[in-house]
Formats: sequence, structure tokens, C-alpha cells
Amino acid sequence: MGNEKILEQLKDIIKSKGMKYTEQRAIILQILTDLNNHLNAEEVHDIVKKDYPEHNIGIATIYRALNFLEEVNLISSISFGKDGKKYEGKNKEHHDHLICTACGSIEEFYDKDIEDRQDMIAKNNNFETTYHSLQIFGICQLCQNK
Amino acid sequence: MGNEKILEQLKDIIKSKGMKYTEQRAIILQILTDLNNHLNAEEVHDIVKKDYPEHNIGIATIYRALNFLEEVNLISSISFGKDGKKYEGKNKEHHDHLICTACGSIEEFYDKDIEDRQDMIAKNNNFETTYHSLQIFGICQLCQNK
DNA sequence: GTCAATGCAAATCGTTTGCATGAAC
DNA sequence: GTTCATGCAAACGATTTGCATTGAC
Repeated sequence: MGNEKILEQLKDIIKSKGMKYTEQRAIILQILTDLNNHLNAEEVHDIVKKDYPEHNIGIATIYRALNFLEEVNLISSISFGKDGKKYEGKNKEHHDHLICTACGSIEEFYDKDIEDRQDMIAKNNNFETTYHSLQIFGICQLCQNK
Repeated sequence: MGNEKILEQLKDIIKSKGMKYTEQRAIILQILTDLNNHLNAEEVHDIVKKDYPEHNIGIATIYRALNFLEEVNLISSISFGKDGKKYEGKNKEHHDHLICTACGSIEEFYDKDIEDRQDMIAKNNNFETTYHSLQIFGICQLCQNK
């Protein structure tokens, strides 16, 4: 699994906040870190039920954990119309998204030129960037052929 | 108001689909065409109640009209972070946003290079773009000085 | 007169919250 | 033992749907 590092981060953050380390939060973080995929809360719940049947994690816990993990920056989310908010681990390089509004599939891309232009625009506006998010919505090749 | 053209388009589309032209749909389309703003369904409803008090348009009709108008491409929607789906008329120039997470202010910008790169990326992925949304989050100059 | 569109209320979906119980410390 | 996190169910807000009525054609 090779994600001891991120679990250590989780432990540190939780300790520093006077909160408690629980299996549930670790499992949810691991799922999103290991899986190279964008998942909504329902999908995370399904995976937990399938891969960790001995645990009986409620959907409320999933939502609470996802909100917390995003807050402390261990996962990130993108939101769009139908399927609600989708989450992904932070173990990947920064990238942007091509989102198919027909089937909900998400393709990733990275473009150095766009990144540079954004930095320049922020600079020109005396704007101190925290992060940015670029989504291209449309119809993917598969759905075009349907 | 200068939006007879778009109402003609609406009439044509409705006729071609064997549907019926109604005041309600025309009002909702006009609001989004005239106002230079992104509105969610609730906000459209509020404007209708305020500006067209003699009509008593139900929220369900607002949603049905918005879905229809988007489907036939007379308006477009974006998912603006947490606020859900927001709609805008098609008469507005495209632009992106610098969003200050401290004070919530929104600055608009347009960058031809970024637009071109995005088109290219979509093309390379055989992706048929409907729209795109680029947000740069951070701290604006005013808030930096506080 | 016919059939689609509307208004209303109930239903539904994704998400959050209140509360008693259970687990971490 | 104290306090936080969990699971469950109820609550919630945004959107949708079912149905009788209204209005466009």
C-alpha cells in the first residue's frame, strides 16, 4: 500500500487538534489515496462495505470524514451538477479536469503554459494565489459516439 | 430591452418541438438574458415574484424552464463552488474569476492564451467542450493589506 | 377540444444534524 | 473517566415528480 506516510500525517494532524485517531478515518483516507479515481460519498461507502465488511461505517461518518479530510488538505474535491461532490487523494501532482456531463467520467490533464499564465494573471492583479481549479465540461469521445 | 431576437429563437424552438409558448418561459429567459449575473433557481424565482407580481410562477416551473432552456442552449449553467447550479444568459462574454477567500470579492479576467490552450487540450482529447470554468482562489490586494 | 404546461404538494436525492452509545485517550 | 467519534434515524435544502387544473393552439 505504501501509504504509511499519509497515515502518519493524519495522525499528526489529529493529535495536534486534540482529536481522536479512528480506523474509520484511516480507511476512508486510504481508499482515496490508493484508488486513482474520483469518488463521491456514496461510492466511498460502497467500497468500504465491500473491502472492509467487518467494519460497519455509516454514511454520516463518510460525509464527516470527507469534510474533515478536505479541511485539513489530505484530500481534495471537485463539484459539478448531477453526481455531487467527488473526492480524490492528494498523492498526485496538480492537474486539471475534463469532465463529461453525459456520463460523469473525468479525465485529467496538466498544461504548463496555462499554469504559467495563471501565475502571471494573479501577479498582475496583486492577487496572492492559494490554489486554482480549472474544469472543462463537455461530452467525452465515448458519449459522442452514442 | 432589446431581446426580441432571443424570444424569437425561443418561439422557433418551441414550435419546432411541438411544444407550447408560454409567458413563464419567456419571462425566465428574459431575466437571465437581461441581467448580467449568475443566478440560481431560487434567485430567479425571487426576481419573478418581485418584477412580475401579477404572475404567480411556482418554483417547479422555474426548474423545468431552466432545464429546458439549458437543453436547447438558450442559457448555460455553471457549478459555482458551494452555491449549486447557477445560470446565465448566452449574451454575456466569457470570462474567468479571481476569488478572494478572505472577503469573497470576485474579480473577472479573460486571457486569450489560456482559452486557446484549453481548446487545444479538448481537441487533443477528442472532447467536445460545452463550457469551462477557471477559478483562482487566494487573497486579494485589499485583504493582504489588512 | 386536445394536449402540453402549470401550480401545488408530496416525493426524492444528497447531505447534515441530534442524540444515545461506543471507542480513544 | 472524560471527551470525542460513531451509527442510526430524523431533519434538511435543493430539485423532481404526480396529479388535477389551466391555458395554448
